[in-house]
Amino acid sequence: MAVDTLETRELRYFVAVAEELHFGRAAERLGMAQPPLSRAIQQLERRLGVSLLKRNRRGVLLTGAGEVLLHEGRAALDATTAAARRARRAGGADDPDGPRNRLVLAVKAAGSHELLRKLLDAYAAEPGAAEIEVLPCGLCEQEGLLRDGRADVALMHAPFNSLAGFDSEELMTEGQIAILPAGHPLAARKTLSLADVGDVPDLPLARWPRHGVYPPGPGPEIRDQTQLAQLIALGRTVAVLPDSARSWLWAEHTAVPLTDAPPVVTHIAWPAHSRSLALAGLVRTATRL
Amino acid sequence: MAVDTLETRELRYFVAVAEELHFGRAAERLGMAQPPLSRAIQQLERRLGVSLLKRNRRGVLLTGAGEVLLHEGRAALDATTAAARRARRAGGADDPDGPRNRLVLAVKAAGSHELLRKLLDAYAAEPGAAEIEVLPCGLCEQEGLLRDGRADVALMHAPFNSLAGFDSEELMTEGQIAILPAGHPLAARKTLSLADVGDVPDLPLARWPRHGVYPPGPGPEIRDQTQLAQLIALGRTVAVLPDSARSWLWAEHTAVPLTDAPPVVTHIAWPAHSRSLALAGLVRTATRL
DNA sequence: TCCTGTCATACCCGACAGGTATCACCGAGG
DNA sequence: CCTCGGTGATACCTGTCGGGTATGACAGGA
Repeated sequence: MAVDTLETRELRYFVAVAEELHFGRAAERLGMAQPPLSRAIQQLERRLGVSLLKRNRRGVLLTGAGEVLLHEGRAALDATTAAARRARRAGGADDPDGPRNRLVLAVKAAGSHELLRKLLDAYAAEPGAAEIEVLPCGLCEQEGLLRDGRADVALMHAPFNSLAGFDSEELMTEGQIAILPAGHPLAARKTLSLADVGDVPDLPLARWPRHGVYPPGPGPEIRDQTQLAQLIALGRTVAVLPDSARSWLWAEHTAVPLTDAPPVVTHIAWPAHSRSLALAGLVRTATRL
Repeated sequence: MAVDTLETRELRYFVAVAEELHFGRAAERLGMAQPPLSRAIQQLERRLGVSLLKRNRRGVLLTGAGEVLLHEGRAALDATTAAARRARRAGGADDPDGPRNRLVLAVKAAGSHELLRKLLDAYAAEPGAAEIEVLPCGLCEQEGLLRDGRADVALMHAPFNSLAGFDSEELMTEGQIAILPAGHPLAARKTLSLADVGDVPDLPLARWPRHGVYPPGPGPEIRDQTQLAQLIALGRTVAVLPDSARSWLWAEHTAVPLTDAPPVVTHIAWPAHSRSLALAGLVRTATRL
């Protein structure tokens, strides 16, 4: 095989080992025995002509080349499964030709509900509109869903989501608000600054996962919006959220505008170089809202 | 194998058949016999559960799903070979750890020579600068070079290059000029409009390939800058180019500014989500020029 | 020192990728 | 109408290699 041609299988194996940093666990994850995995990685290193792992007697470490291959390999694996998924979706229909008119739209579960409703309504009214499957997802998952083909298009929120590597159009800009327990002294203020809410000893800022990990801090770790709403109502935490979060406020909540929080920009984003007509129509509808 | 896992080999085979639309020729291009190729494609269609090709007795045609898989598959293959190439480059050095300090910079052969020189000089003066390998390329090749890992970073020129799918920073904006034979009547004008140069019967606009194909038109097909310079000097054609093309004008040439041509913006672009420190340093230097 | 946990090596086997030969089909000519 | 050329599909064989089991080599901790 050519020296710069990798098989998907080899990449899968290497990524597993690089993530586990342990041949045994990686083999288990891959559903195979450890020796053939060791051999496959050795063959890979030989073919590439570089050492990817430093075998220490206590597990393994990545070399510089290994870091690069882990990073680029993940992207390549995503692109490969995206190709399979999108091809399958395009041809899942009964009729032999003409791509299946269906789009998977990834949206943050509790984000921009108003906008989403308007978009779906407006697009459904278009002649020849495709069927839109709405895929609710966690807080920062849209990027992964687009990359590995589980979704075709997503609503993203800068600066929380990264738009790098995607095409996108800006849809909406909104300010941010602090959501406080109604009885808290700060809730009486007309406006607040980030410094005000970030520095309240009895009301630590809630934290939610960014790209899978929680940022450090004293506040509670949040998994979903209901949990957050409850903790705020109980006077245990405060949250900074886009203005559209007002739509789900409880009676025990008070929203106060933040003067110096960065604005949140909602984009519609899709894989660069997409050629789907249905997608183009959806984007056109979205930008005209 | 999982239903949405494709092997690189399968993708290579399918892309070859989809491009040739002919099993025999595709097999020849792949260096194998036709029957195993037919079988591999059939297995692929069975596993994906979709029909990718319509077998007509006179060759084959792509189905909708086939079109999608061709497009996404090319991207996936590019990402895979990019992973291999970049890993190889990162570890090519003798020392076992630390990524190899080397970047491949793709530049359009005759484009922005001034800017390139300034960039290379400024970056070389930085402490701990990586070695920069300059990879000269054709007019629209930068995108492919970045995508398949032959280059790490590129100088691109909007609106000629598409920045979709890359991260980039703007470096320079310049107007465009018409380059005419010195003796031509239009060469006496102070300024020109696109309509002026696009509609001269005795001086058809030169054409060069965009993404591999020449746009239609009466003008001569250009392959390199020397050829273009000669044809202009001979009074056979006129060209519209960025202002920096003045640096290679001949005595027989006259440059006239265009009032209504879109400005050309030079960007430095790199694959989204790159994590190379050397690249970050180069970009920082470039934006400070 | 032994024991434990790690990755590498040795060896075997079955699956499957790929080759050759051939078929089935259809369109173009005579 | 028949034949012929050119297409992709089928049948069948073979060698390679991916994967399994058993075991080795080696370092660190008790």
